[in-house]
Amino acid sequence: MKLSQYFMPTLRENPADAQVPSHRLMLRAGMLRPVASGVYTWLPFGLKVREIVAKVVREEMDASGANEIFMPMVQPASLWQETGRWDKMDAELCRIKDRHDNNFCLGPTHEEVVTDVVRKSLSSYKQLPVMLYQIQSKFRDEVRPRFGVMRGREFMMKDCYSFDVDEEAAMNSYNTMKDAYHRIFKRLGLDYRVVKADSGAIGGDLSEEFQVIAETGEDELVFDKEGDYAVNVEKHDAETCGVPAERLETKRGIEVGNIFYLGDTYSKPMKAVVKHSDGTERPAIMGCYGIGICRTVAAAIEQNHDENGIIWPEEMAPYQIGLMNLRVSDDTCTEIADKLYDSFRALGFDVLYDDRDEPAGAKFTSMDLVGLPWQCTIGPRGVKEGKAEWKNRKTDERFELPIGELPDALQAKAKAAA
RNA sequence: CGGGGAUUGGCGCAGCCUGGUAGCGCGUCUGGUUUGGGACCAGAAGGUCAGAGGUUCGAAUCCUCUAUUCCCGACCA
Repeated sequence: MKLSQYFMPTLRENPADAQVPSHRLMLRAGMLRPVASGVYTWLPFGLKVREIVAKVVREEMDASGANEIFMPMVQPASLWQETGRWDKMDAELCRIKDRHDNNFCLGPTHEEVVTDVVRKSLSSYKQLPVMLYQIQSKFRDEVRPRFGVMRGREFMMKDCYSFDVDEEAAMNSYNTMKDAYHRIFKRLGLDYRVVKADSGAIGGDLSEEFQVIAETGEDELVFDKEGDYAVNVEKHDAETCGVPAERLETKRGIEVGNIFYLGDTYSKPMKAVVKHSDGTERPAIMGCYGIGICRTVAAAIEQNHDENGIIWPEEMAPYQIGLMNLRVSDDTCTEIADKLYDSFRALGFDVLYDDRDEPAGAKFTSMDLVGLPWQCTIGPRGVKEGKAEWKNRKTDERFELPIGELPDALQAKAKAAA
């Protein structure tokens, strides 16, 4: 992508309203613009990152045997009355009326809708298991939206629901999802922990959270440095955890994913039942599994940034290479940079090409801000010697290579792709 | 929902206490000089000071209400 043709309005100064790093940097890097409290427009650069997260999530969901569907954001009150949540939930559930004065809500989650879909096509235990997921907008009228997209009111979420014949099968689905979640967050290159959690308003009795470690996290976690023990600090009990105090560590985390074993909390009241081999009719046993797509993007920035800007983990980087032509008015520089742009792309890389007629300093500063893993600089100084200058954003390692040659790390990638 | 801030050109801010022609930096536009970490010179455009009401000869400034927004807490995925 040529920067001269890209709508990526970067900000030189910090917006006054943005306090946490991810919010600040997403605004400054031209990823995001506020529309209302907790409601945002995603600009091309931000959207591209979000799509990468969604793609990884989608691939791992599909690989786990889940099927993608797409449910409506607008949902009839009648379904929510079946489970009692229409009355139980407070103002967080945004209720609306249509022209006929019928009650609807904006979906804060989709248990009711998905259970309704499944029950209508379900009759025999032989049809199970069923696992359905979607990637879609949710609306929760938060008491206090904050930290940009970390706690927005409208946000993109992957939500998956499993229906099984009995508890044992449901636990299988649960564990399948848990494995998928591990693969997702590993692929995204994030430092995270899995912690036991309360299942809250969703119901059910087993639940774990995937928490990305970051100083600005809303949750405080206690975990064993050497073992698996990890809980939210509210649930931590030093007496019963069985881990010596010196091995325990406390860090803050951002909840990016959660998995719930639901049992028949929804299937029973909504009569999502199947006939078993013994002739009895019993509710399907459910689980639900969420990943906050927007929040994952923000969490990645919280975890990976410095005073100059974002530092994207390899896998999440919207472009692997940021190419800079320092002297657009110099025909040789421009010719070389144009050629490199084409050849990098031909090798399978996504390239952000700063071809604007701007001072060199502006280019360096904004390239650091947007945080692409590799920067390749073409300027009169290097061109004289046939060299391009490379910089690794994360390590700040800088070196020169003959024009057209790739750093080892990228060369390996190009080969792997070919 | 309780508490505390904020609201003045696109962005960041000053002016308010002590009422008297709305300012600065950045950005934008024009022209020129430049060109390796947001360069320099000259010129220009752009604001009914969040809204409504009140006090006053006169309100960005004082008073009241409203809206929006941010932060802390409670709550929450």
